[in-house]
Amino acid sequence: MPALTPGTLAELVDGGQAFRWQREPDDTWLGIWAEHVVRLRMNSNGGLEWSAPEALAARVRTALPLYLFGHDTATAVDALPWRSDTHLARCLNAFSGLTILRQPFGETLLGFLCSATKQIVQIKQMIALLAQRHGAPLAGTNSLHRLPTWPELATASEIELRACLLGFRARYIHQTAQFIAANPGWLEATEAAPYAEAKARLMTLPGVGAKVADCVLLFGAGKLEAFPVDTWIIKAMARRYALDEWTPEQVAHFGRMHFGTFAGLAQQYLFAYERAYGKTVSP
DNA sequence: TCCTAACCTCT
DNA sequence: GAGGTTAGG
Repeated sequence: MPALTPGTLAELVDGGQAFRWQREPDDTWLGIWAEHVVRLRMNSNGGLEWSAPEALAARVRTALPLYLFGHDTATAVDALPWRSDTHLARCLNAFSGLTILRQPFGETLLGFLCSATKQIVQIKQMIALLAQRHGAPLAGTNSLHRLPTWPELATASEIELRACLLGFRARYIHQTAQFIAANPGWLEATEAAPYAEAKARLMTLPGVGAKVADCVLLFGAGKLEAFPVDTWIIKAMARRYALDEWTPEQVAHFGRMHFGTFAGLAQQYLFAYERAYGKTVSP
């Protein structure tokens, strides 16, 4: 697996793409997706080492490379306009090796339905409670749980969901779970659909606007053309591309035009750079 | 089109 | 007191 710096590894698993990774006291990362549990560590050569509970190790061995490095990032990065865009080149250099995770679709939808007006730590707390209270325990672990599937979520009341600190998001998740339960195959067909159609389908769900839909498709369906526009990207594009006063919709259009087929990958680098270095820079 | 409320925890 | 948004007036 590719060499990463500890900082880029942290950005990859805990930079807002996924919400089920935690840094352990020994500086390893413990992560859960679907029924997989893994511990990641950087060795002294900058290589990535992993371990998993014995009962899960065989499946993790196959699933981990697809989850972390399922995209041909080198090809995608080379296709970005870094030769003519000095800010993009700076971001690519600062987070070399950063990529887009390939997460389970349903879990990604759940995570980003929790994300509205929340910071990463708070989203992780909601997701942890949903797993602990509504997800099945994972064999061979010390009381770790998988996330509930959408059919499982459909059996929870809105009151129970609200108890997981979801606030107004509880209603969105409850209604989405009811819809998915009533429409078998809808989620799978949405994941398989082309980008524009998949986005339109997702946006019919309560609590899913353009930004959430783009995050779900980028991080949970491998659609690298999706270009989510959140407050960080609004700030980054205003500062670095002089797009002050542009609406999110206009910024999204610019992003797709300027960065092209792999706009979502560019977005992740811009996002990481702005979070790391943009806080104290004058506008 | 624009503005506000929706919830609840942590800063 | 506002936080990586959405829906409805």
